[in-house]
Amino acid sequence: MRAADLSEIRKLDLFQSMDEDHFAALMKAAYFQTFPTGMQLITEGDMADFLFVVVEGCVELFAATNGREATMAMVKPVGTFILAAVLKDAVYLMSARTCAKSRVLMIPSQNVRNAFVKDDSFARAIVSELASCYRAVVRDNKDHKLRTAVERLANRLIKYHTCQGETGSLTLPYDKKTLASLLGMTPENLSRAFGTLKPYGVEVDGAKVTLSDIKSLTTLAKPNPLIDVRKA
Amino acid sequence: MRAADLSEIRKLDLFQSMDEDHFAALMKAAYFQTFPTGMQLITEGDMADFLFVVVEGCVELFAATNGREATMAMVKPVGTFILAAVLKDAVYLMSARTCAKSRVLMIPSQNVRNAFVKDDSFARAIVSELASCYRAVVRDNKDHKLRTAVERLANRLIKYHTCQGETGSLTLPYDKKTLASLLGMTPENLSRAFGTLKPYGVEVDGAKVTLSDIKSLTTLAKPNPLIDVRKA
DNA sequence: GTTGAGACTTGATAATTATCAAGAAATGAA
DNA sequence: TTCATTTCTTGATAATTATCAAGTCTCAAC
Repeated sequence: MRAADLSEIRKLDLFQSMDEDHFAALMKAAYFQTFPTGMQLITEGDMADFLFVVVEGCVELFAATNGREATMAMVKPVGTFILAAVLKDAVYLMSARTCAKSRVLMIPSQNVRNAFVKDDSFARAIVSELASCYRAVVRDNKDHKLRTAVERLANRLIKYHTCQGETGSLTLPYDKKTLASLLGMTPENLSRAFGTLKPYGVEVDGAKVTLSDIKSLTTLAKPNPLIDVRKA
Repeated sequence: MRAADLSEIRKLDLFQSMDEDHFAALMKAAYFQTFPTGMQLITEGDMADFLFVVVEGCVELFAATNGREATMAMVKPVGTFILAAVLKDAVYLMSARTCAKSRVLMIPSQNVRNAFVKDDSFARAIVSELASCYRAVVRDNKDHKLRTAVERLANRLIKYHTCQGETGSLTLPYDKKTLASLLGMTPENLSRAFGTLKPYGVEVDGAKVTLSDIKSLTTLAKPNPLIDVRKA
């Protein structure tokens, strides 16, 4: 494992305050791997063997039942996923696949649980991380229960625009198919939603989106800090 | 505070392994109150002043934006709510109101955080509780993203039927308006969904529902352990 | 009982979203 | 480059869900 990666991981809130020895032990037990695009890393229903940390690339969490499939979340560097399943020693509720060439750290879940027992500081960091994850999912739930598809898209565009520096334009971080699923709609419906937003100054060209009338878009979207934001 | 209530609360996973002194201190700082039906206990956006424990009755967690409102979850005895907001010292993401005369324990959030720092065992119990809450919300998300309204209702009926002893009939635990919102639909749509399920042996009479053809209902519902179950 | 409020249902209609089908544009491999 | 695959878009249509408007029913207060 590269020293640079190690220090990157160490900087994660989850590991930052951990005892040096415990951290070293955890990393020693871990595997570092690079996966190509489209590789399925875990399957929902399987026992949680590893905690994952995305160091480079991008991972899509998704779920399926009865022939349908939905994207649940995207994990970008440096982020963890499947923490709750690991802690509960339970099965994964979501599957994961890479949506870009990705370098991923895999920590055996038993080691995570051991460290959790031994290291109080780690245990507390986990609480903070879990609470954040919980709140993120609640926000997501609110987004879906309280908004139409067009509103969800409008708010998402505003969010990307804000995160990317409010320059009047933004780049969609995923292909439209994935974005559609993430927003809980079909690709066809996403296309049409972009069409609906045209009168609000939304111009789409591939992954590039320009917002020429943010005021009217905001009036339509009605962003809500209890759904959309969080620091960044 | 009644001794019976205290021991009931103590039995909660969250408090069970806690140090006796810490538990006593926490309870001493807490308020025990009885609220009538329909009382709003917290409002989303407010700072998380208290952790709540429902000892008797029933509490509805809901969220609203832009004139719309949705039920997010129901909390029954003995259950806690708003734990994540308390731990993060952040604003509530959901509002709460009683949907029955309810006795509720209110623990000042600062005391919860203090106990969390002082008591390792409590900190670990919180992780377990949070992880469970997280997984519950993920299940809920999957339910909504992967199923139609009729399927959600069918699975919910099967769940209630199972929880209530598989006698061929069940009692809806909430009024239909609330159930509709919990399932993410309008009351009118719930009525029609019940109508749609009639050919599958679902007969409704007020809050009483009889399932005369569970096999065919199950075929329609396609329950999935990664969405529906959890122990009870 | 009578009355009134709220819960629930039903019908008619509209809005939203999904599905199916086809074509255009972009992408990548040979 | 060329071909093939995939992504994206658009149109037509269908399914799902919501809204509006009565009307029925229940239940509790008077």
